[in-house]
Amino acid sequence: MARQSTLLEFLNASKRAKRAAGAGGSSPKGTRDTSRKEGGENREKRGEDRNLLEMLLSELNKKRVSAIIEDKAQKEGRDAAEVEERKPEQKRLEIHESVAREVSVEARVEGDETSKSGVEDGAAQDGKEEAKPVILGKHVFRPTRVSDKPLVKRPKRVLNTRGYILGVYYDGEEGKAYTKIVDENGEVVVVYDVYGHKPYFLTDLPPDKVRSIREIITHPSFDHLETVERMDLLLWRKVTMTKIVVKDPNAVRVLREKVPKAWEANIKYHHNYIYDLQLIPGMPYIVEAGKYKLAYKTGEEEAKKVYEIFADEDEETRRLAVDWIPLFEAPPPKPRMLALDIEVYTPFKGRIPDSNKAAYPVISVAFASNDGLRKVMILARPGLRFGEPTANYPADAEIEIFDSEVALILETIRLINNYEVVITFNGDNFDFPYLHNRAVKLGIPKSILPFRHTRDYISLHYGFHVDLYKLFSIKALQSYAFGSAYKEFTLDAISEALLGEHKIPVETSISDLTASELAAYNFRDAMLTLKLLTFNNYLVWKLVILLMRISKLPLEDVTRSQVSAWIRNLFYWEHRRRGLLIPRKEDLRLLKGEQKSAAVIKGRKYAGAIVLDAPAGVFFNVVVLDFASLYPSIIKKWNLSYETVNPEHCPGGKLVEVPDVGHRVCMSVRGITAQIVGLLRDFRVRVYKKKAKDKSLSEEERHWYDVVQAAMKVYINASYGVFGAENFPLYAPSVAESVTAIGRYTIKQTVRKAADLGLKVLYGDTDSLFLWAPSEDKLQELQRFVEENFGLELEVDKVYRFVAFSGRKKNYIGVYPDGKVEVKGVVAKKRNAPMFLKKAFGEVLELLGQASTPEEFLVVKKKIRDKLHEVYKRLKEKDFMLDELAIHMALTKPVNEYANIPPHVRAAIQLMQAGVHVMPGDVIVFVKVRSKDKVKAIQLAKLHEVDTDEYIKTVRTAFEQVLGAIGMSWDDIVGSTKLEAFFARRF
DNA sequence: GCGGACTGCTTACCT
DNA sequence: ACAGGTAAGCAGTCCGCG
Repeated sequence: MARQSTLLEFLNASKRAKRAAGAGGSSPKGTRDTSRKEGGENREKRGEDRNLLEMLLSELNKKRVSAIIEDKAQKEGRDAAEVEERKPEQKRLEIHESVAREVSVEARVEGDETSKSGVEDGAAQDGKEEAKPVILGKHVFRPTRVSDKPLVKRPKRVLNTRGYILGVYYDGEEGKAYTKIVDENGEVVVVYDVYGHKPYFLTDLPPDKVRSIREIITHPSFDHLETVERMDLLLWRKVTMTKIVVKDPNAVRVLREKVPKAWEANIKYHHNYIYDLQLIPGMPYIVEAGKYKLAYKTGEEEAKKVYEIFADEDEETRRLAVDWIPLFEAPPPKPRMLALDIEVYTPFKGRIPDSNKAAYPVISVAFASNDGLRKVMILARPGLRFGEPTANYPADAEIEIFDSEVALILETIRLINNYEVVITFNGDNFDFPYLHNRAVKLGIPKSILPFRHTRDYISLHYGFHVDLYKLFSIKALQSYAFGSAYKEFTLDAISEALLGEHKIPVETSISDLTASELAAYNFRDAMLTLKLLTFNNYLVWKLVILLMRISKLPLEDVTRSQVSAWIRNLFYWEHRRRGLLIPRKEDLRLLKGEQKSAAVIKGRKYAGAIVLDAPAGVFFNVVVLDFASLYPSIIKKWNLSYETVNPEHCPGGKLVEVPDVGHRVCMSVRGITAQIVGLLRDFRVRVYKKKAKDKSLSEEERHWYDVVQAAMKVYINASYGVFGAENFPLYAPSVAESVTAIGRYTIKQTVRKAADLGLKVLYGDTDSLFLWAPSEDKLQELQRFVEENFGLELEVDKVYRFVAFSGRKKNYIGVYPDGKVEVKGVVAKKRNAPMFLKKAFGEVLELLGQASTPEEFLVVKKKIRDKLHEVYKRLKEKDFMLDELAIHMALTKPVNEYANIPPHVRAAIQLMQAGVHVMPGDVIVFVKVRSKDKVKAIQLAKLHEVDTDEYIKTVRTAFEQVLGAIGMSWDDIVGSTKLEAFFARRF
């Protein structure tokens, strides 16, 4: 069969054809808009860049040919065999009827040189090279020119607008803070500060003392001094502070060292701006003459309702509750969003190209947007073939072939500039730096690039950049918002868990794919990236907006920082609102650092929760009770806050002592963290969990309220932990250990009461109690006891038909009345367990679910015995595939940083020696073999090397966790095998 | 020199 | 860089025994 022609060969042929027809390039117009005003940039430099760019574009327009491929065959219902037969170079070109005018060009197909007719001339008459698509086999090519749309786009600077504040930044050149807003037309605009706000920090030195510090007042950035009053919660009194105002945020870092004590000197300037203006990122605003007004008003009815719901709270808390309503009620913005993903050529298999060097071409860029753009742009290069479109081929996407990498990147820039929100997966560390560095390398002037590099991430001049890798890596989101559905932070794992979709598997290197495979692969990634932010009616986007509103952090910050940064910002903002001095970390450490409990685990700072001993055996009719959000409720009920625990001064003098650890808590004034955590908790329980289920609301509204309660949950669940985290600026060990101590006290007292009532407590962990066949009235009495004595809710969390306990803590199997099985902590369920084990375990669980009475257990036990028998036999006979035996384990750090060399690291070393690149986060897949290393990376192993005995040991430990519970033992099973074998031999 | 007891490191889980 | 508690596998060491 004839050799398939490559893309480049085809493109060159087209060019020759075009030249023959005299359709030359015209002068570019695409640069007209590049001179948009931008604060304070060097004009001359820009002029040079513009000339450079014009030359570049003019050159490109002369040379450039691009094309579109479409899945024409599919549309026309041709079968695969015919497609196979229609090799491009043997086939004729046709006009694509849906786009082009009805012009037959059959004549000019064979032999490109001769093939010219009126089509191109028609285009020339328009003064434009309009797209003239031609079909080539399955693909349609469309020669086009570099478009006229502006390459450089900067947000318009305005003083009056309406829209959502999504960003707050500092412009170093102009020395001003500015907000970035998606306005009501869906365009990004910026509003520069008109308040004359300047960076500052505080000191307790009086102004005259500060004036005597020459280094401060002679500093070029020094502006002036002010005297301000703040409430110091640590001392519980008003303090007079000197505000040292400067012209440049960097000066704060220098000058804070020149005073003995500095306050509020470790706050990023753009955050400080948010606090002082009391801005709420994510909310709609009206801006008039540069001044901000919230564009959402709570209805009187709604305000009244909430005020009544919080009737048991003090007046201040009730007002705060009403103030918070808009955060949860204002509708979210719906900007246009573009997801993009790039693919880069690399001659090295299995290695990610270095984005700093950007040494190899960008070979493909895929786009998917929420306004319907579906596009892949592919670079034609020597040897690149179309191949046949596979099952994954993106039939609905426009596929454009470029013969110039510069043109491809310019088009990418244009598209990035056309959207308000640009979504990537790992764009901060790969796609954007690669595009940037590659563009520079190819001579594209820096000034036209859309990327704005900040210290921590890559932003955009025009729109906002959301890097989903960063977003989904936020631990609190992973566990509290997505229920730990995904365990690895890869596009594939996250998509699988949340969308039920996968990346397209690639056997070889990306660089070896045909154009249609590359298009499919690349496009799928872009599509998954878009979907992750927009699936389920924009669930994740709505969540992000709510997280912004609660934390008061801008979009690009909130999607890139962990929960402690959100909570910190929320507290700082509330401090500023109330005129409170934000405490210094060292003062907190000094006053709140006292720890009275010892951790069970070495290396931890204080004692945590209690886990009751678990029995071994099967128990029917088990009711699981749990304390509704125990720790946040404790924080609220016990008024725990950094200023109320072991206070210097307790106005009102009402102190209570924390059991076990003996810290004293001031109850006569409201603790700030107790109030905020309590309010979020109560809002969630009393208002939004209910609204999320309210059938009188529309589905759209319920969806929104469900996201509202989920966002609150993230904050609530993380609220205790941050006070025990050393890096949290409000770190207060005495607060953290008070929470857990009260938790231990509460559960202990409840267990005691249960025993008094004659209830049988089987097990309990932190905030849960497993009761064996409790009577309804005693159960209610226990709940009443908890409510009356601790002010906490003890809820029925779940009811099991039976629970099989293995005798180990955090390890049991519960079976619901409907036969659904829930497995906790059992090794066979863990991520690293080999597949054959998981499968066998799943089958055993299914059998277990069949038992609904103790009698039925006898039957089930027999079945389980047979099943395990079979597994044992198959292992002995090595009747498994290698990958069924594979153990998966993640590297948490670079291989050379391990003190011990555990098996998975040994396997990783083997891979490195074989030339495979391994990084932290990589999951190493290995099998146990009979060799010196005892393990082998699966890529290097053979089935016959497998160490059967080791696997039998694994199976034994795994199943003993179940067998023990149901009165069986592994030895019985293996024993009977031996017995059987014994008899088999004899008779 | 061998093997069991022990400690520490590591991962994955539970709440 | 939100917390502590539990299980399990394995590396390495100590110590008693012969």
